[in-house]
This record gives sequence, C-alpha cells and structure tokens, in this order.
Amino acid sequence: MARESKTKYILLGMLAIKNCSGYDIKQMIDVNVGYFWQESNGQIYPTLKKLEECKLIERIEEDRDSTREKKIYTITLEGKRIFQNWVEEDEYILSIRNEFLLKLTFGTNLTVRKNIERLKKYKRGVSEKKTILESMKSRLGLEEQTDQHIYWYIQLDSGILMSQAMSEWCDLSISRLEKLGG
Amino acid sequence: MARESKTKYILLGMLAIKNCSGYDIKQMIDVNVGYFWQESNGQIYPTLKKLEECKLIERIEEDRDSTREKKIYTITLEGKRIFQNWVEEDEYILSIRNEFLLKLTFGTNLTVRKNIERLKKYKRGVSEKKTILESMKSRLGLEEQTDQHIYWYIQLDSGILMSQAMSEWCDLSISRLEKLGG
DNA sequence: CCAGGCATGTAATCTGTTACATGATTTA
DNA sequence: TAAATCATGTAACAGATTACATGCCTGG
Repeated sequence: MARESKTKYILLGMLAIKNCSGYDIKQMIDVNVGYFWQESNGQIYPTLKKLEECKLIERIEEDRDSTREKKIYTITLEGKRIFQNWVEEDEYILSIRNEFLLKLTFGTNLTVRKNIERLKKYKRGVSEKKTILESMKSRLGLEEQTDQHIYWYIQLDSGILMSQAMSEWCDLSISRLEKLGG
Repeated sequence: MARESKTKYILLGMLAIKNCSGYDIKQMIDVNVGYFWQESNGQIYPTLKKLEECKLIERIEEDRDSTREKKIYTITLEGKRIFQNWVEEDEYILSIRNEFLLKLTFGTNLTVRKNIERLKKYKRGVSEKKTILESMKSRLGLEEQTDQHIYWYIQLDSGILMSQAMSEWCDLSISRLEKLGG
C-alpha cells in the first residue's frame, strides 16, 4: 500500500504562502526546509499536474517579465481546505536514513584514523549548513515580522541547534577516537 | 532507476557482529539505530533470502532452545568482502522527512495555543527517546570494552545529543510562542 | 482462554529517485 | 561560444510500506 505521499501537502503549503511555479517550489523546499524535507522534480511536476486536475490549484497568468516558459500556480479554496485538514491532523511520519551514522556504527571495520577523517569532513559539512541557516535567520530578522515569520524562525532554529549539536558531537567523538590512538 | 537499496548492507553489518535471525535483526535495528535508520519486515525477509541465494550469508543450525521456528544466519567470507567494500566507500546518502517540523513550519494555519501543545507533546516524545538511549549507553558502559563498543558508544551519543538539542529547542520555541500570547 | 509477543513471510500497491530530454537565456 | 542556470517534464525502475496470513508459545 505504501503510505500516502505527503508531497501534495508541501506543494499546497508553499502555494498557500504565495503563488509560484514548480521550479520556485523546488527552490523553496531545497533552501528553506531541505534539511528535514526533500522532494525531487520527479515528484513535484506530476503532483502539480494532479493537483490541477483535482482543482486544488490553478494556473494563473504570469503577468510579467517572463520570456521564459513558467507556469505559475495559485491555490484554490478547496485546495486550502485539503491543506488545512492535513495541518490539523495531529500525526506525523518521521523517516530518516543517515548512511554516515550507519557506517560509523560499523566503524570497527575501518582504521581509527579513517574514522576521524570522516568525522572531520562530516563536521565541515554540518558547519557549512549551519552557517547558511544562520544567514537565513538574520535575513528573516530584517524583514517585517508577519505571523508566518515566527514559524519560519522557529523552524530555522531547529536546524541551527541540530547542526550545532551535531558539530559538538563530532568534536567529542574525534577526541574520543584520538585517545584510542589515531 | 531508484537508488541502490542499502538494506543488504545493514543486514550484513548486523550479521558481521553476530549470527542472528531476521527477527533479531529487526529488533537490533529498531532498538539500536532506529532513530536514524529504519527497515520494515517487508524489506528484511526478502533481502535475507536474496543474500542467501547470492551466498553472502548462510543458514546455520540454531543449536538450541528453540521449539520456535527461527532461522539463524551467518555471514560468509564473500559477504564480509561486500560489506567491507561498502563501509570503505566514503559516500553517504541522507534522507529525512520530518512531518512534524513541516507542519510546524505551516503553523500559522493553526492557533498559537495548538502549536504550543504540539511542541510540548513532541518534547515528551523526544525526552522519552533520550532516556532510552541513555539507559542503553550506561548498559553499554558496564559491559566489556571491545573495539566495537566505542563506535556504538559514539553513535548513541549522537542520538542523545540530538535529543537534548531538540528538547531545548522545544522549550525555546514554546516560550517564544507564549510571548506571542498563547 | 485470550491477548500479546515471537517469528516468518508475501502481495499489492504506491512512492520516489535517477537519468534523461528539451530548449531558452544568461554569464564568463 | 561554452557552461551554467532557468524551467518543465517523462520513463524506467526499483524501493519501501502496509496490511495481511500463519502459527506457536507464554503470561495473566
């Protein structure tokens, strides 16, 4: 049966914030919530099509500026209803697959030195992401404080705090392994 | 093409630690690495079958105690080789889908009070998991310190630190929302 | 005796990724 | 002019979940 896809809800949610194209949505997802939610184009475009067929979203005329082909969508009342129902449900799926942690768990099959290197590299990646999130947060702080903003703020903080914790964990783990004789 | 399934590697990895059954493996995954890796029975059993066909694992006689049907597997040399190759590859997939954070991002569609409630509930869940991980860690500390142990120790710490950070983030977010007038 | 855990497994079905195709426009 | 980015989309294919089936054993 494969559980119900949540893709439609994130698309509706983004369109509830503002009218945009599939490409815009993909950007917004990658940039803003990419650290806890991913969608591929292979999901986005077909889902947009289906949503339009079901009249949960509609195409509008992109009034301006595009010589480029760009399909701008807007959410319908029915779309908002469906979206709202989903937001109100107090249940959440959580799926994670972190292959880095998995390989580290089996770290005994590698030299200590190699594991330390990996942790250092991983930490660099985590720190970069944290920096990006922090700059997004400060940019958000400069803009006007709408109701929407507070939740984006909170959500960004979760990413920042997680990155921070991950980074500290890397240091801790590195020093543990170094004591072992790296 | 759908990316290569990693299921076989975690099964091989568990069998590299000790001989066990599909049921045992499922338990080990849920309990030990469940917070960053999940597998369902619908993946585990068919994969075990395939691995046996490819001679990467073998059935052994469960010497004792079971009136119950239980198929114990052991990893073969070829299986170890395949597993080792995977561990040595310095590349990792990471996929996360946290529907809680997603709904919170769209929190403006709910009352502030409701979002606070959700955060409190979420925090309880996070704290429970943290407690479990901590008890696992102290249990691990009591057992003999093998080479394997240090990596499980480190891996557990990542879960504990993440839970801790998440928990703090919940508090922070709750107080932010309360200031808004919850 | 019955609920729940132990234990294995399959079928149905959808989900989701990758890789590719296409073409315009911008930038170096 | 070549590479990168904008922009939409599809096909192929495997991945993965859920739900169910089966049956034994244990504890209350």
